[in-house]
Amino acid sequence: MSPTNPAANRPARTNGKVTVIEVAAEAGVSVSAVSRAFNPNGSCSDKMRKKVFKAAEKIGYKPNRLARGLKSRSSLIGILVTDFDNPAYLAILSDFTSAIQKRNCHSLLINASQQLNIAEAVELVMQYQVDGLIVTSTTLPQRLVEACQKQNTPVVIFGRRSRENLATVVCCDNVINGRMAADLLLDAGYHYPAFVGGPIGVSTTTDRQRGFINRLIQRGCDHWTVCEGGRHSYDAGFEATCKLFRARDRPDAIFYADDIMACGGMDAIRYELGLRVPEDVGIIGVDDIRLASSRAYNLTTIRQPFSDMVNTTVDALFEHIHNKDLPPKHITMPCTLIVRSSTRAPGIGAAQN
Amino acid sequence: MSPTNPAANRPARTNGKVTVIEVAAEAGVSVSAVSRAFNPNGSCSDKMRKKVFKAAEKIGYKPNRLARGLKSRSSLIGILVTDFDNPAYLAILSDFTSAIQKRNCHSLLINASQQLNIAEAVELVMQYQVDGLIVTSTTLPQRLVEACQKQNTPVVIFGRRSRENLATVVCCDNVINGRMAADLLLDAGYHYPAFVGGPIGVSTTTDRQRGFINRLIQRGCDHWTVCEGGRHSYDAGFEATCKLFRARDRPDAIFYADDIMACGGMDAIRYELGLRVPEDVGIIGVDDIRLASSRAYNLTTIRQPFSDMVNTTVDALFEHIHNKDLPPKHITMPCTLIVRSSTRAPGIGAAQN
DNA sequence: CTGAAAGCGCTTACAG
DNA sequence: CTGAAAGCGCTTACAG
Repeated sequence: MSPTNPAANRPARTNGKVTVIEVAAEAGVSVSAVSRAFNPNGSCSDKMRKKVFKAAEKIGYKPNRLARGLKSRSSLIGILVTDFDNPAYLAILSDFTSAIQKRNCHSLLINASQQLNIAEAVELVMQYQVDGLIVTSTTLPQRLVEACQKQNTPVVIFGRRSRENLATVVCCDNVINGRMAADLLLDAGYHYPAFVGGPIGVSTTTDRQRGFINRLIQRGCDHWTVCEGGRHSYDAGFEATCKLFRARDRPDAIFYADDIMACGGMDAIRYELGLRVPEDVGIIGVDDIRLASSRAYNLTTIRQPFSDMVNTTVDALFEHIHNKDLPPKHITMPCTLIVRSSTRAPGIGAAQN
Repeated sequence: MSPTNPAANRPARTNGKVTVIEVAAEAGVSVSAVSRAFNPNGSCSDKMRKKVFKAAEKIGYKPNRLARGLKSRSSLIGILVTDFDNPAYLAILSDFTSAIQKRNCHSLLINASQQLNIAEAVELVMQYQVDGLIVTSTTLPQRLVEACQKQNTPVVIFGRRSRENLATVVCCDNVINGRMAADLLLDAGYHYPAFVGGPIGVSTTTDRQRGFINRLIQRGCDHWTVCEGGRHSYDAGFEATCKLFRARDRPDAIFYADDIMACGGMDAIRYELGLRVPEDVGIIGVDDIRLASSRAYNLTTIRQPFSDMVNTTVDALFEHIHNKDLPPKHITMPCTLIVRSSTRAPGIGAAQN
């Protein structure tokens, strides 16, 4: 009961919770020693560490990460998600959480798709003192990037280019992707290509459209049309496609801003419009989601290397966390054309005409 | 610079961080008052609250949730996920994060699908002092439920029944679901039904199988077969189906443990085996994922009311958080049969025979 | 309703 | 390498 021995008073006050103080008492060392033993780069002899671990084990000590985060890092990484429509994001989330956990950190998942605007979402995540922030499926206004930087919290944008250039970005070159799609369709002998976009104003859609249309024009194809899907969803693809075919100038090939829209579009073409894919209409998407390689769709697409992109994003984020002076950088990942049966074979198609 | 005024010393020590101390100084009140003003049920006059908020606003104060969590609640809810194969989980995650955020809490997403076993995952989440834990796509061994309860952390299991009965559970009656599937297939005139299961030993799969087979036998149908898919994935469904049709006794109807397996199975039947759905083979799944209602699959299925289940789960969890003495309960949600075109119409099918 | 003080459980300079 | 002490930013009895 002596007031100079805090451990002696513990049980009464803390309701049986086991803290560093109890471990220190059990091991007969100081509290600082316990802390250092649990910290990989705390200076601490092997002998001490062993002694502390043994005591901790014996009395069932588990560190409180909240308390640790108060002076040290929180080990929390914020993941901002605005798009829960695109099925690709399930695998992406799986990869992100997995990669973050491998680094002994954990994921605070913030859903900014509905009630929350992006500014509120960022503010919330900052209140948890996250060590870093990953922004997916959207970009971050410059003032928010700055707000994070002011609090010393690195930000990496995943899958979207940021015009302002001041945060680190990991994405693909979607202008090139659009160009690839244009080349493939023209090479296959299609003459009236259309583009179906996703959410308005998003860099991925804009870039893909730009690359696509520019290339068509460059190769002398003027009969193109464009239609806004508005969302990354099956229904959006389906409806945009119907709209496209209600117009006077019907397309004979469609480049969709992503695979799930392309699947919706393919279903519209086959089951709503009664046309054949790829004979009457050629279809190409972007992403190579799991469904794209299903036998039902077997979709020609441009594969984004999501798994690599996730690892690169997490690597970059942790580099920034460990070195706050690192300047932001833009990392562009290469995409691959995956030709399946939703487009005519280039040789054959070209020969037909 | 007087040492009796902590705020005066602040800037030098805290690198410009704005804390309750700065707000108190700015507002000319005590730190306790600031704390109470920011706490919805802190006793605090309107006038005081207004004064504090104004000062906080002025100097850009944002509460530190980690520090708050040290004495009070963390506002963190753990979400354990073991299954990232089933596309239904993207919408489920979206709903969970959204419902949790509506309660001014946030989601710590733990991926226990790979490196991490479920015990490690639970331990980690506890280190963050989560206010509650949601366990999806798996159940929790009794000793882990107890470990959480010992730390006063309520647990709700989503979508899986727990034999041991000691945690709150929100799920569907999958025995009934199996029975519904059996009735539908028999009523439609199929004679050789098969069941394709998901991961081994999981309650959902077991219950569905049990209800299905029991009902078949009860109605005098003895020619059934069973095949293990092993995972909730398209490929698992595809391969299990091929295996089923390589056997001597080919089925003429298949009940899949979930929709994504059913889609894989349907593709196998149509594109690999060259059979017609629903004429040659009838197919029924469970979940009613987005893809089930696509024109390509148009799958008959048993809809789980995921959105309601999520809300019920979060409601139950917060009830437990606010009332620690509430006994665990089992909440069973009703499922709905959605008849589409992957099964013959009951009347017609029955008439045929 | 308000304030002064102790405390949440850990980390981190600072000495030795 | 180790220990004593101050501190992280907030909350919560305890008085008034």
